[in-house]
Amino acid sequence: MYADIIVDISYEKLDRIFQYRIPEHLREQLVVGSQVEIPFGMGNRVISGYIVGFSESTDYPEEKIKEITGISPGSRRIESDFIRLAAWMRSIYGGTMNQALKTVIPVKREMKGKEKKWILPLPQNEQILEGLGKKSPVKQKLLRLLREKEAISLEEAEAAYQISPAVVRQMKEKNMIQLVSEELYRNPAIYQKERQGKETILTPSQQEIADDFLKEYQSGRRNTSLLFGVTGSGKTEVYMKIIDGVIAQGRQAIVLIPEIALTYQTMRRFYEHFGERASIVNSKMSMGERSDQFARAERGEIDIMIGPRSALFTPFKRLGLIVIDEEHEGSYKSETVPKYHARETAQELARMKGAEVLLGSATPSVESFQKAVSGEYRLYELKERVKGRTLPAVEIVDLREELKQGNRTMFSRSLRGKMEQRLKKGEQMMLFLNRRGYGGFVSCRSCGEAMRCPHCDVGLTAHKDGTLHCHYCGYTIKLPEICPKCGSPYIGVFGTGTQRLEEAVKREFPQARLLRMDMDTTRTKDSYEKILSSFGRGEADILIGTQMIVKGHDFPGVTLVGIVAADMSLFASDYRSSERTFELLTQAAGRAGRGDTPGEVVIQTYNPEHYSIRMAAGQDYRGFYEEELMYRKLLKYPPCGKLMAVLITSKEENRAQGLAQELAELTQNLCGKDSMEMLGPTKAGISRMKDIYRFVIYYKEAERGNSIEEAKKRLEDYLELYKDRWDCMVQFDFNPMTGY
DNA sequence: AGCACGCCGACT
DNA sequence: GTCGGCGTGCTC
Repeated sequence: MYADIIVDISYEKLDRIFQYRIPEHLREQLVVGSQVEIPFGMGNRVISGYIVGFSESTDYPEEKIKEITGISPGSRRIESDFIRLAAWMRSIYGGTMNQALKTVIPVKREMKGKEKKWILPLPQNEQILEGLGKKSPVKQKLLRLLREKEAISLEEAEAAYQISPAVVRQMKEKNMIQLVSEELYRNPAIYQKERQGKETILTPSQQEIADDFLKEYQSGRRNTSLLFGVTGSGKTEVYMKIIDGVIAQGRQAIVLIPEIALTYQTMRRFYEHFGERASIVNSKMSMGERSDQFARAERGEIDIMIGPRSALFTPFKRLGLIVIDEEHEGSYKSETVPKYHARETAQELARMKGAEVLLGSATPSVESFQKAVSGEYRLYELKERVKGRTLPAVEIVDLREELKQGNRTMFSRSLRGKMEQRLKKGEQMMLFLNRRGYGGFVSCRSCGEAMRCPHCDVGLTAHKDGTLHCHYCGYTIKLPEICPKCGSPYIGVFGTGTQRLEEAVKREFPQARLLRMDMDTTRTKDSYEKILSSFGRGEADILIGTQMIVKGHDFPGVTLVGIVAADMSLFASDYRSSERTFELLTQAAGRAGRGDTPGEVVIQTYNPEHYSIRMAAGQDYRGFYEEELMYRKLLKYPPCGKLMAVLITSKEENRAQGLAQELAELTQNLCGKDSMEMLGPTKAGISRMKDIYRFVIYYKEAERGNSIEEAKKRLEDYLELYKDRWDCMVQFDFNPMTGY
């Protein structure tokens, strides 16, 4: 009997099975999925590996087979289902088996940042407040704040409310508040008992969907379902009701949410409903915390795991349901090898475990909606918003017309007028600008030379402290005083979109109080929450920002949303740009009028007739979908076709280019079959990153063909033999979310 | 990946 | 003669 082992080295040439003898004393303990120490190579250095199977015989000379040293200390064995899932991921998304295995087990990662302290109220908060009488205004202030906010971080108390840590410490000693660390705060245990089992009341249409779903679920038929519900229609309540039903059958659920939506609010809603039976993982957690949560799941102590895409690999014994909220989000696709998509991987995992997948979105991905319409997925629709909230009135402004009228500012006459009104009435507004397009680049005004990164094919970005940074490799220099090319002292910094917008607002509305939220202002860990909560308290009239401001957070005081330039993401080089534009605009428009006053939205654009913009203005998802599908069909993009990007990288430009050329020639004759097309090879959009040159080849074909798989296989076989000669890295990406 | 082997030049 | 440079090849 031999153990089949994948060695813990991510290198293509070692990406195969090595066999080892099993020592007598370990025969009982070793199972598929065990992590073991093994002697490897001529020096017999000890490395670790994973047992992926056992065999009776071997093709390798028996006397050369070595013996397993022992079980890796502190290791957690991988469930055999996850080994199969890893094998599936490797076959679909490429990479090595070791990388795939690493993805499905919690890997060690250092905890980001230092520990944060949270102030929480005690259950008897009200009595304590009364007991204080008229003295201690600061303590009273804190207790009142806690009444509303449930939790305040120590930093926030000091910065936003001027409550010194000394006061907080005193109050803790006098038992007026509780103080917990971040770890505990994120741990569901503190929500035990008192909050557990809070009933959620569903609207008739929510109830109907939940009942329907559970009826299907009980019948044992397994499928993927799509819950399509407009923003504010209460999809979370439906998830919770359905999860209740799944748990009642003795099974467990995983809820995936985009990392950015993993806020305190979301967690609280789940904890309030499920109490300590729910748990959370997130990317800020250390290896220890994460595997603690996974171990609890394995022991059956919890029934629901909530988290970003990595939560998919929670080792539940009887997984029954995987919910993917905001399923259209790009963050469900991994950026590192294996470049798996959480939706597809969830479906494969569900198939293996006999579980069901439930997708939810207000703007489903074209892929998912197409499957729902064609009957491959079950479609559930939530048409009305809760509490009868109305849709905002949307106006589209043609910026070309404004230009003709001689208006060269960032604000159309209509938007400016509406902003003035709001300022007069003391109402709040949000101005939204797409991030793409501008980037605080620096160039010489006399010769036009742009300051570029010497290691990457990108311009440098100016920072406030007078330095220039490269976004990709971190290269930093001081802003030169004279142009390095022509010696002219006139070097100009072009502000980022949001910076320039902020300046323009300051110029035109000097009395307005502004907050800006973008990459620059959210560099530190809490700044994100800080800006949003400050705006929520009405400390500013205008919030300026990028896509960050459109996700999540409701501000009842906002009655106007201005989309300053709607088309900036429209002409990106990838086929998803229309879809992304539509999603962003729909969500941004949805920010207006969430309170009692109906909202208004102004969309400024140079392409008022573009369907993404028209349909977003009318909040018409189906209209957008029909139009978009037509284009995808025409151009054979997913879901009407398959797309594969092959990225070839090397330190030597001519090596990368040469191999790319060779690979293209190798697969040239597959073109035409299944109407497969090949684009390239060409330089990638960013042709050099950290001194590595990048070339790309795209393949696309009609939906039913399998020429792409054949091309991939042919390329892989070829690379196996000749890659060393070229000294390049080659990555495959199926249906990429962004262009290369 | 990482280590041993091996075949060349410069050195005590 | 021998030490050490890195190119080549192998790992159960």
